[in-house]
Amino acid sequence: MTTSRATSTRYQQQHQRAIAAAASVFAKKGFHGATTQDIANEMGIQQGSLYYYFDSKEAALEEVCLFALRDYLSRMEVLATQPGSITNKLGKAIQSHLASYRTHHEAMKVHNEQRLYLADTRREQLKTLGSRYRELLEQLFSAGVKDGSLNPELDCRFSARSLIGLCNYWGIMLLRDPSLDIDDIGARCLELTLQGSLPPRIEQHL
Amino acid sequence: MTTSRATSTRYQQQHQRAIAAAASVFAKKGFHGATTQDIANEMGIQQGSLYYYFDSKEAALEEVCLFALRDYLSRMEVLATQPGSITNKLGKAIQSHLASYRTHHEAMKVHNEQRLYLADTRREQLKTLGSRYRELLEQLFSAGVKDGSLNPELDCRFSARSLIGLCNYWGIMLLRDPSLDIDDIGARCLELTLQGSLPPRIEQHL
DNA sequence: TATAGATTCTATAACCTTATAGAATTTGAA
DNA sequence: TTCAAATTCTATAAGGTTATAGAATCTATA
Repeated sequence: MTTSRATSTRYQQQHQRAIAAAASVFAKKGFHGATTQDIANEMGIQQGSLYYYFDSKEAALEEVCLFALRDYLSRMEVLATQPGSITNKLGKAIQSHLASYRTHHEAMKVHNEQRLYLADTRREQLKTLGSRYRELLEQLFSAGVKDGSLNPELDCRFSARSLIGLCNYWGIMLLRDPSLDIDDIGARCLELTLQGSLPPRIEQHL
Repeated sequence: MTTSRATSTRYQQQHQRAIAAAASVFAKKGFHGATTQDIANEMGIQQGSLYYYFDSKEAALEEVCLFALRDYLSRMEVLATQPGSITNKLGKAIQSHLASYRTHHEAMKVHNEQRLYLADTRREQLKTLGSRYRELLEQLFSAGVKDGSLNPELDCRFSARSLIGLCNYWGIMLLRDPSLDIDDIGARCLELTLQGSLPPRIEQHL
């Protein structure tokens, strides 16, 4: 049995390390501000050796973004099919979104802030995954409107996007300030999304 | 009467053009992705001539950010002292925040996305202005809690930051997609901030 | 109009970056 | 152990970038 580059465990492990190193460096310095030397240093290899794992610096950025987005989307795909009330699912979606920032990687931040530096041809897959995520979240809101648990006047497209914007904002804050409590932030995001800021409703829907 | 570099109209005009050109280029390519050549091209001067207006590329970034933030903050300072209900003021604050994105410049985007590439010493003034803005917005929420028009349980610090995150998200969208209607987005942001997504309250506070 | 000062240009020093080629080394199966 | 493939290294081509110096040009006033 042969171990080709494609199936080698060593290759795959190092490839993952390369992605993580790139994510870390891109998150700190930005795509253009980071050098392949920085990434290699982070991995503990020589600059030239990096090209055994990436075709180019831009390919590295694409892989980092894809890595983040695949994980982020797969959590949502699972969530969407699970039973439960809409408000409950929205809470889980928020927690999951924030967890993506805390657990794995700086890759989420890189995806958010650097993906537009990719050439259009390289962004196609990212666009597909991103659209899919927004669609699933929008469907969650739509379902809530349909079953009466959310405001019938709601613009679900706007709501879904706003929630994404809100979670990305707090996700970045979580990265910058490790003292923030992820569950606390998640709970507040949910409350804001559902309740807004006005005094509580007479009949509580929570 | 002498016209020194400091008082020359020509200098001030070109200086403003330089800031605008830098804002445009930084917004498109990012700080590290943009070159001083790009900025000079945008202005229609030679690359070397740019240094008559900026001490360094980094100084240009600082000026762009300051330009954006000063305008953004001054609108808020005016708003805060004006009379009116809290919900009304919040609406105006949102409109003003979004208008900052539409009217002047890509400078807001640059401030949001690129300011962290500045050395700490260069960011001090920006930090001060940013803190002041957050403080004013937070005070708006606090006043609403105090006068009973907002939920007494509200975490005003969280609310103010969330609203900033929301407006920045939609501000970027406004830049990217000129077909979006700024007043419409503003109204929806206000409704989301006040009402959330649950069905309307029995007693309307709007 | 002559001229001092303001503005812009040209040319370049000094450096940094990406990506590649080919050599050296390591690894694992026979 | 041997050797072919996989992995890593070294060295470098080719090009790009910031910032500066000093010359050239423009402008407004005396």
